[in-house]
Amino acid sequence: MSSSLPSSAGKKPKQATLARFFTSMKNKPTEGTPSPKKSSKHMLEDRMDNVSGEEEYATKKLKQTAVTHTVAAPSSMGSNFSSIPSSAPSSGVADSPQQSQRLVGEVEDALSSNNNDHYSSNIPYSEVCEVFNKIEAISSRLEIIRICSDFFIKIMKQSSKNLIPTTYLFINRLGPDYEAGLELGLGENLLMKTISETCGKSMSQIKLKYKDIGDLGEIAMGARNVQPTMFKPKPLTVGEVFKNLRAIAKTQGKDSQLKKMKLIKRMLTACKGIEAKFLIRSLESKLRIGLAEKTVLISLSKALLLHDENREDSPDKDVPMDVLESAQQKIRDAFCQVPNYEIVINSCLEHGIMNLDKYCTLRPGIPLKPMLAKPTKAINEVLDRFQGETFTSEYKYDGERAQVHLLNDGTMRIYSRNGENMTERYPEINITDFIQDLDTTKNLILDCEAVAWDKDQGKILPFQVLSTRKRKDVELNDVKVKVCLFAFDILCYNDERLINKSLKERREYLTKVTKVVPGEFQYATQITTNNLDELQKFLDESVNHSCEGLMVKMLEGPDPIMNQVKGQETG
DNA sequence: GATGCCTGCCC
DNA sequence: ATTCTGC
DNA sequence: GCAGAATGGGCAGGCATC
Repeated sequence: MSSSLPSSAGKKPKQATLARFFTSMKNKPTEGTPSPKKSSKHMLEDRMDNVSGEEEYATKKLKQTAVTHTVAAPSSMGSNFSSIPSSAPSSGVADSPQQSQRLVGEVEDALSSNNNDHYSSNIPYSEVCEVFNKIEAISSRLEIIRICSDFFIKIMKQSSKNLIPTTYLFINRLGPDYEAGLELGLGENLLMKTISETCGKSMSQIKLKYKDIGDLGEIAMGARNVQPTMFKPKPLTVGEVFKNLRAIAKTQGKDSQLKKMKLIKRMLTACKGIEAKFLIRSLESKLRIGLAEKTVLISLSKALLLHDENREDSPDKDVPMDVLESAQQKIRDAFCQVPNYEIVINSCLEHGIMNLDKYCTLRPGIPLKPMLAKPTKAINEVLDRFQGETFTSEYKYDGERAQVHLLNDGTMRIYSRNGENMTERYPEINITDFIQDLDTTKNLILDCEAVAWDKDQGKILPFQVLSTRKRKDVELNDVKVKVCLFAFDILCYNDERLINKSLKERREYLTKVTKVVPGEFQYATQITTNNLDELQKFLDESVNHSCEGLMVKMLEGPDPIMNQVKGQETG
């Protein structure tokens, strides 16, 4: 697999992540979610910009098909996250399609009734910060996992209620990705202003330091230590910090920035030492300690498993490796299908981690984690990867991922790649227009790409055009850029879970239960071949049709692999 | 009401 | 999305 | 080579300000 072309391209796969929110059916006021953001200015930037610019240019010049190949693990599918190659014991748990969802329902009710009580925790915030501080200095992921799970076990011993707010602090989020209204709405500027006022330093001093050090958390910590405090407020607790963060997120409207600053100042004043550092970093949504969702999830599974064991009888019973691995797999699978820590954790606590697959399963109304592809350099690499397997290729459309849900009550929701509820962005879409038989179709989940569509010319428009669409309070009249959905998968139909079926079967379902409406709802163009020339031709064709390349997927088999072959830009 | 900084979220 | 890093 | 974490470019929209 020589990939040849792009001279400079060194790409490595990585992957990203997660997902974010979904909106709960009941609407709640509020807004988005927190997330990582852009960052600051650092020295690295210049260099990188240049490099990438060069690469792009080179690629264009070469005009060839550069291929990137990617393998993706389907996230929603059973093995989504990292499936360890062979060694996995995979005791496949049979998943019964219908499981008792009662539990989940209960949890959801509890959630929406919400408030606070179940977010309370008396764990000192300083203990969490101590753990963060330790983790920041460690690069070994196994070691990080050990530290996290030890800490989780420790706080569970006091009360298992501590686990949820603590987990959210660890992943630096305020709630499920799909819950709207949880963005902090804070940036480095507002934080600098707050720090400057709290610590009695001038804005320009702070800015200078920031340029120098590049970490507001560090600055806040340093500044506070210098500042003589008249008296110490009482120490912060995890519950308090978490509730305050949510309060900040829910503050909006006129003078909201002042109100947010007030809330921050109060906490900052109560901070001691490293607490200030991590509080500020949390507010920036840049924890930067080399710990993120995947690692927390693994740590949680270990902690919950050990906690379980301890309850039973002997405290320090050793858990066999294969048990641990299968627990991790269960929790990952559950989380892919129901990306909500409260639901997953509470299910574990109530029924045990090994029974998760009976209680935490996908359902219309909750966005599952999407299957992601990994980029590949060359078609050859894809062929190698799939050698011996039957695979199929589809156009990779240049749009926005759209997970379309039809619920029992007839309502529709559209979720983004990160689980954000985008329904109101597409008022012109009515999924029922594309369903073959409305009498027999009660609910379903489709996986599609929403692409900007030129109705007059009947062709695809670039992503950039799609991104100019209005995003909030969109009325039918506001829609100037039309959208066509290109469906490529179905994950659930009438409560039947399809994610463990083969793609071949899922495609059969898809074409059976939906119908094409040209310019509004179409299927992704596909081909099934392992002939290199045909593939190359298909790739060229996709680029000529304004697509970005190909998605290559395994057609059968339980452990789907997906690759993406990148085409080259059309002028 | 217009302008501009800032943030969040898509790729 | 791409780039970087540790294992 | 892989999985996980961190970071980039471009857009609409919120809030502060004039």
